[in-house]
Amino acid sequence: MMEVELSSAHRSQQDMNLIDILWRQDIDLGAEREVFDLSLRQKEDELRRQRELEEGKRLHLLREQDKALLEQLELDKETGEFMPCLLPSEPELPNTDTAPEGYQNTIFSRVDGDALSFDECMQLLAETFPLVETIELPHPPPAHIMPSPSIGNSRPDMLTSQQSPVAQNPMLSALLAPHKAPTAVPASLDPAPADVEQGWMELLSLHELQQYLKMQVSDILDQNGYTSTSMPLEVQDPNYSFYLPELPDLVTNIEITPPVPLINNFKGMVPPDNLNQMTLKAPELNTTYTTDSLCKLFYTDPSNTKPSSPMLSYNSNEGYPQEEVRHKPLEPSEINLPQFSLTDGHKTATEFPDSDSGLSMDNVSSPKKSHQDDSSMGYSDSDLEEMDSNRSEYREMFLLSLHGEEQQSSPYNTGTVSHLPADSLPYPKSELVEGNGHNQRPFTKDKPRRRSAGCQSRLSRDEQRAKALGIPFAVELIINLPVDDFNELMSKHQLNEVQLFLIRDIRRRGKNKAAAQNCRKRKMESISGLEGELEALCKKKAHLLRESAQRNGSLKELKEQLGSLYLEVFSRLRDEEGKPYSPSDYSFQQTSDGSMFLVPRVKKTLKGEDK
DNA sequence: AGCAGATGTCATATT
DNA sequence: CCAATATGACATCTG
Repeated sequence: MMEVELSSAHRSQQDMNLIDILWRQDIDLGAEREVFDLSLRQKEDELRRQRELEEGKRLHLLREQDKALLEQLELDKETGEFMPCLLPSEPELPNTDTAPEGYQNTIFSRVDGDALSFDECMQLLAETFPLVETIELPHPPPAHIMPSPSIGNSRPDMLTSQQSPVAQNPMLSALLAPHKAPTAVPASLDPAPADVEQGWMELLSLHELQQYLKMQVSDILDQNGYTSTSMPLEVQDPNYSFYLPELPDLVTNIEITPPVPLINNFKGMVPPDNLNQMTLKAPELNTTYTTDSLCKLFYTDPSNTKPSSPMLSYNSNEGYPQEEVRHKPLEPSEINLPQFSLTDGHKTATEFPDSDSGLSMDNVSSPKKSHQDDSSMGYSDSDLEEMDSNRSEYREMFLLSLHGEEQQSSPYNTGTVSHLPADSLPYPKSELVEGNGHNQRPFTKDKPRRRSAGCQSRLSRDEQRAKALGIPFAVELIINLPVDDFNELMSKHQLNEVQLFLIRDIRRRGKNKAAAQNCRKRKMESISGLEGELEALCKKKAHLLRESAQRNGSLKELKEQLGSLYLEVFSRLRDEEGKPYSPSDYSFQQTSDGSMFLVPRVKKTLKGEDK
């Protein structure tokens, strides 16, 4: 089977290598080299192991209880609840906690099959994901991230991965297994792996979808009561197998993984300690978790539906999560592939350049390394960079999602949401944003993506998302179709809620994008118009000023002429005695009838004084 | 590293 | 009142 059983030594070596590689990747995260120092890591690992052992003992009883309880439970397809069942108890697998390498904990207890259904499930998994390599934690958590014994911190969300109840939720199912719907996945869908991956990344980045997933998961958890379990993954790890038995039943519908992304998100959110624990405890299932798990999550193959191992191979805090995330997107590409090429983990990794997820194992082990490898495979530097950026983007995205889960999940957990028609679906973005101040920019997460998107001129993010969900319409069509035609189109095709939601979101965003472009265009036109107007007015002003100056000049000239004429007239006037009148003593006055009189100024002044 | 412009998206106002 | 559109604000990307 997919047993990821690698010799502990082998794993440790791999882990170390991975860690080393990852370190480079995470440098930008602020991680210091010391953190990755081999000796330090070894010491840390030892400490971690000890802690784990201690913890394992402490939790052993608790696990036992849980196991017993879970073993008794069977997922009811209809209700989505876990019902008591008579499944044979499965032997407890060796506790991986004791694994030599703390981060190797990922190797998990093996579920050898308790219930037949479980066996079948495992078989299917094996077939589907021949797999593979253990998902080894990339590297031991940095000292500062050392796992904390605290169990209480465990996040309920994490459980979801194991519980695959997600299938119950239509939304999740749809999202997870879009390809199932004939209409959903156009034959043309087999985009290059990179495209698909990006599409998935974009899709995952969708705040709304994330919210849905969150809600779904939380709902499921609530229903199952698992969420309530505050147990850390570690505790559960050993028992994960127990959860599995149920999977077979769910197979047709279920994708356990949905939580994965969410889980990944925890990276950022969850205290390093918890993360470590999580990674450590991941059940074997995880083996495929990387790409495969994601694929499963999103692309449930009817035939294969094997629940991907819920493995949350929570790869360490370091870069792995990102990588895993990246893998997810890749998986979709596989969908197109007739057969899941998962059989060969390496192969898959190679096939999907982006699949550098930590899980992908050896070659994938280190992001950077994988990148290089990928590059060798024909990927340009830009592509590689893109990948990196995507990774970081994912990280951010997941962080956000985490926030969302933690803080926002509750509001949407109503559970009814999932059942709401696409139309009625709340716009999580805005609402969530409001609800969660920090989440405020769900899309900010996306934005980082843009970088990558920018690099890839091929498809827009919405196009990628649409492709990822197997939406059989062109984005342009979705956006530009008249309302009536659009509604008609939607009604003609059977689309699941997630698809409808995405389509409407794409349409909304597309419309708004166009509106924004028009608005800016108009604004620019307005500005340019105003600028032209301003220029004309300036010209007019200058012209008027020139005219004014000219007229002033003319007026001045006329005044001068008039003055000289006035003086000339005075000079020709003579009084009775033949003496000339002085202009200073007399002035001309004209009457209404046009006749002119010579008025003495003195007299005039005197008159004024009299007044 | 910092800046300015372009762009996408959201929230809200307007039509 | 609702849906579509317009727009301001914000964040990010890009050169």
